[in-house]
Formats: sequence, C-alpha cells, structure tokens
Amino acid sequence: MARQSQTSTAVLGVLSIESATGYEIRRAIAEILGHFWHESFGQIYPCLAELESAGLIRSRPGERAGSSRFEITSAGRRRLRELLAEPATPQPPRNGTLLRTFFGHALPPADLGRLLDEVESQARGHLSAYGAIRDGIAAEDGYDEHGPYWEATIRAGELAAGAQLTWVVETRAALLGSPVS
Amino acid sequence: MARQSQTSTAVLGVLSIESATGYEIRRAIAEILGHFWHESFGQIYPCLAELESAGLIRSRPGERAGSSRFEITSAGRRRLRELLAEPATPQPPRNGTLLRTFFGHALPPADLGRLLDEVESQARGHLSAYGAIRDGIAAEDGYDEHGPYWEATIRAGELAAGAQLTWVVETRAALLGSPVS
DNA sequence: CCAACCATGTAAGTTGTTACATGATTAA
DNA sequence: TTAATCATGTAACAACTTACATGGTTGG
Repeated sequence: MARQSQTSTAVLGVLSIESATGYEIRRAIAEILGHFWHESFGQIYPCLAELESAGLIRSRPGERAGSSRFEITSAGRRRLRELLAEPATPQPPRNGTLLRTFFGHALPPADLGRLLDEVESQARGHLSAYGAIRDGIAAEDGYDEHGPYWEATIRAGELAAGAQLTWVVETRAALLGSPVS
Repeated sequence: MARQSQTSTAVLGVLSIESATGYEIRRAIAEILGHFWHESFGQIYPCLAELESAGLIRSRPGERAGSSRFEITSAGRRRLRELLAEPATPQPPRNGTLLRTFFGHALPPADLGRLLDEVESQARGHLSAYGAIRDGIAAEDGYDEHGPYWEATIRAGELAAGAQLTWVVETRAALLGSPVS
C-alpha cells in the first residue's frame, strides 16, 4: 500500500466549516490552503461519492442545474476528529532545489545563480501572498471560530519563507562569492 | 502527463560522484540526502536499466556474484548538467501538519498539543541528525570538491528546522495558552 | 453573443510504494 | 548456524495528474 490518502480529511475539513459544491471545495483549498495542500477534481469527485455512501456527508440539489451542495453529517464530524488526531504522515521528501544544490558542483555557476534567484523570488512571492490571504480570511465565514488556526497556518508559511530567504543569502555568499548585482 | 520523474537526476548525480551498485545508490541517497530526497528500489532498478540503454551510464560486473557496478558516461554527465539546470518543479504541497492545524478548531486541545509536540521532537531530531551528517560527509569521498554544496544542503535543513521550532513555540502560545509543562 | 466562470465526471496514463521472491556474503 | 547485510528484480496496487467531454450561467 502506498501511503493513505488524506483527501477525505481535507474535504471533510472544508465541509466542517461550510457546505459546498465539489467545485467550491476545490476552490477553497486552492485559494486558502493552496500553499500547504492541494487537491484536483479527479480526487475530489470520487472522494465525495465515497464519503456520501459512507454516510459522512449528505447532498442536496445545488442552486444550479446539475449541481449538488454537500454538508457534513455528525458521523462525518466524528470521523474528521479521528482523522485530524492521527499523526501527520509526512510525504516522502523530494526537494528539487536541494537535490540540485547537493549536486551543484556539476552545474555552471550561472545556472546555480538562477536556481537561487528562483528560490528567492518564490519565497518573496509567497510572503506577499500570505499577506493577501490574511486580509482575505478575515472577511471569510467562520473567521471568529477558526481565525487563530488559520493565522497559525499562515504563520508557518511565513517562517518557512523567511528561512528560505536567509538560506539564499547565505548560500549565494558561500557558493558564488556574493556578487553584488 | 504527471510531472516528469526526477529519479534519473538523483541517480546520475550519485554516479557523478562515484561508481556504485543499485543498492549503494539507494543507501547513499537515504543516508546523506535522506532528509531532502527519497528513492525506492522499485524506482532505482528500472531507472538504471533505462539509463544504461540510453548510454548515459555503463555497467560492469560487481565485486559480488550477480551484482553490477554502474558508472556515468560523458553523455551521462552532459545529461546531468541539463537536468540540474532545469527549474526545480516543486511537488504539489501536502503538509499534513498544517492541514491539521488549519482545521484545528475541530480537534480537542490535547490532540493539537500532541501534534505540536510531534513537530517539535521531529525538528529537534532533524537538527541533531544534520550534525551527524555533517560529521559523516567530511570523511566521504569527494568532500574536497563537493563539500560546500553538501554543507549548503544541510544548512537549508537546519534553517527549516529552526523555523519549525519557532513556529511550535509561537503556536503553542497562540492556540494553547502556553502551558509551562 | 461570447468569454469567463460554474459544475460534474471519467479515462488514460504516470509515478511511486510495498510486498514478495531469490540468493550470496559476512560477522557474531 | 543464524542473523544481518548486500544485492537484484518484479508484480500488484495506490495515488494522483491531466486531458477530455459535457453543459449551464453570468456579465460585459
């Protein structure tokens, strides 16, 4: 068995906050959790069918023709609590940047420089994105209840991005002799 | 198409440092790159067969019966340079800890505390592991040439682990009211 | 009316893990 | 002699992405 899917955790989690269509679940994950989690439609729709047949969610016809709005059942809430209490199984590490850095000796300095530039601009991009997300969630349904948890999640991203920026500066100096561009 | 596999990058990278059997490649990745990369035998052996038939590596009989020792060809070195110069495609984010934190409102504080304890002890474990790896690589073949790159890789891990420890302290205070255990 | 978005779902293909099968060699 | 380690490989399966097919709705 490969590691167990956590798609149902994410889906039940979203539905524990508000009822939604499959499309909305995907958008909520992409917009708010996008830096920490990801689901594709190919995962979500089959997962919704399974969760419904297990009685963890129920559906009613949505506002638009052919759409369904899902809501969590009390069995679903119990199940979500179980799933969240399970230790977080880390996905096997595959950090493309560090793989490249490790074998950086085989790479012309210009390419290595580009790699570091890329990390830097991505980290800066993430930091500014977190600011926007923070502004966005304050207006979201359920912020009163969930705000501190959401803030903690964003904070983890900020600290990670900060560490990456520190690493870029250090590493440019160590491997490229800190050219002041 | 799913994202292209980077197994061949890792395998060529290891072989660019020293010739090895499939078993040794896997061990090298697990021991030295284990915090940043991962490969299983089920990936490595088919990959070696492909690389050999593409002329990027060649094999000769190994020391033990039935074993083969692989070495990189000059075409393989060229190919490695290409692969390393490609932008690092990040794997889709799936951070189980942050998924749980985000939905932490649905979780009893004791379980959330356990989650944070787990992150903390893992980060501390990583930090001490990096110390051991740093000691280990200094004795490794090729340290003269590759040392700075290897150190930079480890440094990234240390900074990330440090950021996680900061996060745990902050988050305990914010979500659990900083109980002085 | 047309583009963008909302909405669902499936099929094909890739990637990767795990378990299994097999056997040689080394150290206790 | 027995356990651990070295060594290779495959088969089954799980997870996930991407592309496709389909069509309704909204706003400019």
